[in-house]
Amino acid sequence: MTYNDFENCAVNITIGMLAGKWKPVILQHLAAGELRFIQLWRLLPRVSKKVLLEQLRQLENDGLVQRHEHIKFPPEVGYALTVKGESLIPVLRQIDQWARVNLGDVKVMP
Amino acid sequence: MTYNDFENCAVNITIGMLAGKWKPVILQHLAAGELRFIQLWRLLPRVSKKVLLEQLRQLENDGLVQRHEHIKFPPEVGYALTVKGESLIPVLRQIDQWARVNLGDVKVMP
DNA sequence: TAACCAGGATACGTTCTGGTAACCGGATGA
DNA sequence: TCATCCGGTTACCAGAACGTATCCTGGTTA
Repeated sequence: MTYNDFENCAVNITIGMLAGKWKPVILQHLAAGELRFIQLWRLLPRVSKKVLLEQLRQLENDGLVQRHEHIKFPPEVGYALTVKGESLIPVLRQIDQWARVNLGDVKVMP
Repeated sequence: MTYNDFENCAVNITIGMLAGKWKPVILQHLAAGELRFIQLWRLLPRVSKKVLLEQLRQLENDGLVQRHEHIKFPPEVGYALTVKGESLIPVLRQIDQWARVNLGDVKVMP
């Protein structure tokens, strides 16, 4: 087992999938169920549409989130966790538990 | 519970502590015991001293790693996990487990 | 007619991250 | 005398990440 290569380090790859500034927050919101783009955007008032979109696209490319486009007007697009994305939630929850114990006064998962 | 703020999201903070390109690899190596700087550097042949040092300093600032300086010549400095750092290893291991199941053909923790 | 809606695209600028290369101190061995 | 050792610093640079502002579509509403 050599993980002297960061590219082949499974932990590194996974962390990389979560390392976007808003990704953990997005995943935790979607854990409660599908949300439309505009809903997510309103929940995260300090992120621009462009950045939110970038984060969602990356999560989509990594197979954690899926996009549902409903042909309507005005447009309506839902984002939801994939099975893979849902399987990551317990991991996030463990990270949250760790933080609860080891970090100071920080807000945590519900 | 509002984690609409990425700064207050425990998961985000923790991911941020792990998000350096070489940090998971470093932590996993140190999980086996203290290593001297040069040993670590030789294990990670593709990283420069400068970058390795940056990663170690950040891990140190986050309280995951501690530096032991032995006054000698040539210099001798050891890096080891702190208690907090060790407590993170099971979390990394769970991330690794997740990756083993959900990612393709990727090298994993020992 | 004009403003507005949701979801996005685009241009542009700044900051952060990682990378290279050269250098240092001062004991030791050839 | 000179290179070598280890841990570290410095200057400099490229690219990624993140941010702001503006624009678009094409139905609906005022």
